[in-house]
Amino acid sequence: MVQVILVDDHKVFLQGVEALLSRIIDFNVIGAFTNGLEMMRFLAEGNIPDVLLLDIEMQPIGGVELAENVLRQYPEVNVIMLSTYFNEDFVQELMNSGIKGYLLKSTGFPEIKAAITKVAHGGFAFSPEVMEVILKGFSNKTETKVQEKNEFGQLTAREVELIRLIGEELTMKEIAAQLFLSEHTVKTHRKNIMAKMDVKNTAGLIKKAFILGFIE
Amino acid sequence: MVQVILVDDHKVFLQGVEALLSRIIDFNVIGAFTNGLEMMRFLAEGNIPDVLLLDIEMQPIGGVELAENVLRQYPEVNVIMLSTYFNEDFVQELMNSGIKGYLLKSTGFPEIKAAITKVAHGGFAFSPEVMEVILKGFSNKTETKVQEKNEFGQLTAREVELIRLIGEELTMKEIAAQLFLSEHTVKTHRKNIMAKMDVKNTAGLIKKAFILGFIE
DNA sequence: AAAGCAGTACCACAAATGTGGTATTTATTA
DNA sequence: TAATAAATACCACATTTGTGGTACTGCTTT
Repeated sequence: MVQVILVDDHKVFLQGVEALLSRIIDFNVIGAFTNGLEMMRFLAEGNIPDVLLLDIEMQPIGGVELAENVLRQYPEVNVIMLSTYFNEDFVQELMNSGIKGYLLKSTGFPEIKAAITKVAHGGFAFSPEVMEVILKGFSNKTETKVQEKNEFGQLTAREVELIRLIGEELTMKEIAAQLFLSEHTVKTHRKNIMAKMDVKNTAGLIKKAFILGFIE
Repeated sequence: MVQVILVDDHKVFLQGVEALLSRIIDFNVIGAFTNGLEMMRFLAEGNIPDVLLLDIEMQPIGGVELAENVLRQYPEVNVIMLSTYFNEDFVQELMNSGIKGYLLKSTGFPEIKAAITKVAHGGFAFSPEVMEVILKGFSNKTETKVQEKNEFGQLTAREVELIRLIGEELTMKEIAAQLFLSEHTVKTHRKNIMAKMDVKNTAGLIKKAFILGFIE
């Protein structure tokens, strides 16, 4: 019997998947949450699942952040990330943090079912699109040891804050005023953000921020 | 017996909702598609539903475009839009095009069920957040007859094309080169886009384009 | 035939973003 | 404690974006 917990802020999605999973005799959905904090509380009460299905695009706490927290405290949990989009930079980072799967929401239910079974038994499960990138990443890493910079270093809290404000259509000047910072500082932050995200301009920044769930 | 068709490119979502709806004796899901064109083909074959549930954020054809097409050809179909986000400009426009409901995906299944029943019997169904804006819009309209400009005039095909390219991180110069246009023209387009979308800068443009499903 | 829209193109100036640096302070962690 | 990361701040210059206009053409629609 595989104990499963679901987290997704799309309530209909959550209920739909729950309904589908509940029909399967091997699975037991012990929790379904639209909110990461509630899920954390549930875990703290001793309800530890075999498999945790986490949506990436959530507010205010994104799935990635949640996954990292959960795995720090309960490394035995098998985490599968669910996402609408597919972001390359992410995969690398998530792999290191110990997740067992990354599925796109365009995936059908049978695949999700198979994925849960797989990871519950120590396996991995990635959508084909994701798998491709992982393999590509591998060969990149082994062949070219030089390029070590573009690792998408984790964004800091401050940087994420900036991203949100940029998303609110504020200019650097306005952000500086709002945060009581020098305009220079704010510009430096944005520069660093763009480097970390590997984007060329504001358009790219906002687009990626959206995909990563920093703005909504 | 209410005949229902679902369209959503999140396959799991689609299958989940389908599973939930199928359990209800009053509903008959006659079609579920991840693709708007397939759905149109299905309608053309004479499969006309009472209620059509349409996701807004789809590629390459967005739900809004689909809704307009469907309603032009089959005005008797009751269309409910589903969306992750909630966009004010949209609601006004959609209301005019004849849709019967607009629900957020954060809505629970019971509400969706109720909404389907309502619209199938000639009613309307909007999420509370949406309803609020509709009412606000009403009072705005009746009180201030002056301001008639900010109606979010429909974006043209060319404009949408530009939006996509801006989303690809291209500058105006690069876009001009790619489309064999003068840089002036491209700038004019962007200016018009920003006015129509009612945004202040690139950040706002991309954000709204994302919400409206123009870029992915 | 006149009006309106979509697409094209131009101008000039103001404001903001983007590039490529350096540097200090304060925590945190190896 | 030495090294690192995060947050702060500065400079100069190049490029792009944003504002506020005008105007011509071709195609629909009234």
